[in-house]
Amino acid sequence: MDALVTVPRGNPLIRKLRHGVDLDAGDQAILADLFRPDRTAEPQQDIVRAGDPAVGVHLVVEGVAFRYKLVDDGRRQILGLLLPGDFCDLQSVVLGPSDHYIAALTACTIADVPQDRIDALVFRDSRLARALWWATLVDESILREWLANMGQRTADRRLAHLFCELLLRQQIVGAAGSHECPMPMTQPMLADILGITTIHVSRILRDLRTEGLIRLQDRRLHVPEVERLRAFCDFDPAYLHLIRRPEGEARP
Amino acid sequence: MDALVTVPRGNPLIRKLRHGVDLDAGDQAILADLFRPDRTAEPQQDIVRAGDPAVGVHLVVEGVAFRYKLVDDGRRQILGLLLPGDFCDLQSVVLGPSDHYIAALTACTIADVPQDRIDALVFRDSRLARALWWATLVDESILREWLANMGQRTADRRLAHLFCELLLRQQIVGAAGSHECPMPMTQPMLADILGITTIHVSRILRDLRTEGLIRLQDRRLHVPEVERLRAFCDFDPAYLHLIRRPEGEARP
DNA sequence: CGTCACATTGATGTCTGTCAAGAATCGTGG
DNA sequence: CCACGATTCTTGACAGACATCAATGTGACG
Repeated sequence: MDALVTVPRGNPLIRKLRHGVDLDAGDQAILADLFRPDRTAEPQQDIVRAGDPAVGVHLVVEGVAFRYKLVDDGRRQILGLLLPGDFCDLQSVVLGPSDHYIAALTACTIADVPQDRIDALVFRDSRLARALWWATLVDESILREWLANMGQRTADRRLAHLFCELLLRQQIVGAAGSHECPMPMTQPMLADILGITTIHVSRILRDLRTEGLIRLQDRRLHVPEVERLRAFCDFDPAYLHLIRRPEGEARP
Repeated sequence: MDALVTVPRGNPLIRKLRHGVDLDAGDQAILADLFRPDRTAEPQQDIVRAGDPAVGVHLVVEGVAFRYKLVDDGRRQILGLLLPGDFCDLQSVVLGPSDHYIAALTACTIADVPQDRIDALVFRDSRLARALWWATLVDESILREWLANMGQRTADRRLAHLFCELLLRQQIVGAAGSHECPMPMTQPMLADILGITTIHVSRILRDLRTEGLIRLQDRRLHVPEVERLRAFCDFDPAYLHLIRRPEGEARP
């Protein structure tokens, strides 16, 4: 394929954004420049803390991170998963200090993007502005789906739905095969995502396993029959807004 | 106070956005111009349907509307409440056709804003772009809080939390007093917001009532002791991002 | 005045939480 | 290399939250 592209083909940020908007070589160069690791974060280490002054924006380069809130007596709700190419706190540019936490789930490498840098993209460059808008709007869309998931599905289908999303989102950024992907969450974490207890997660996983819907091995999720899992939880990927765009072409 | 302001003081869109960004008279005039009723919608009537081509953006001028998704066998999850001054589908500018529905809850008047009009604001005028960003980011923040609410709280606290938000958000746009506000939702709707059954809503309302935490009368919610209700559900309004900005001052 | 949606209450069942106890896994240090 | 503690994972028994089924009452509206 097109050998003139100077930007790494595998850059997850670019791969992701190209699902939403067209990016020319210049755009891609700017994004590739943002996507440079500045530091690392160990599992469970906070990357953004609620209330911290917003000094800039953080971008997941490698690894998986997650948003969470603490409620009442210390119960934790995980609000989203951040994969490579996802912005942690783009909203802080406008909203100021975050109202929730972000922590590393696996060991992560993080890019720190200064405020003014983002500001320039968002409020001056209209094509990249559109790309960043697109990314936050997809995040919001995912959040809506999670809410519907939480409100209307039983715990087993909720977990199946999460697994479907996990598989697909990692495929988008090139981190998964067609039938399997990394699944770095422990059962206590799955519990905090789904709003149930660890014990119940364990029971549900057993059931999904004995049904032959999934297999977990070495922190990887295997889905022998993707269509069966999809049907089980009524997964519809529309909310991820992936207008399929063939890998090769970027219309400048 | 300042008598030179030509834009209606009570314009909910402007009132809301001024919590997030400074708007000069010119900005306010542009927003006031957007905020013109083009049509009405009866209760339960869809304003935006999932999959409809995005022809423009809709803005609630009067009344209350709500987002929802249909899951599986027809179960409905309500994903958000839209009050006067809220955009229904700002995201469609970037994302294209919506992935969920929006319908009127009470009789609404709606402003239809053409695509190119929004496009001009979002991608060319940086101060109003910031204002619209702010609005969608607050929407996203509310969504996160709803998710945490759903995942971690029992149904009675969930409902109390919803009532706290309803009271405060309506105060922001000038639609509520200090201890009471409109509460147009029926019990089946509350059920679809909270992810529980109508029957359970009825029982919880009875309990909150006998506890003296709330009173419902004529589709209005009365909260005799706001602090007690707030403490009951651990409501923290930070997620609404209301940096208090005194009514009188707009720094141009 | 009948209809229909909304609201209320009781009896019963299912999903999920809590409590309790082991077993398996993993990183760490001796 | 093995021992150790600390998580994680698993299973069982029981309890609580919420759903389902059923019946009745209420109010708006044609």
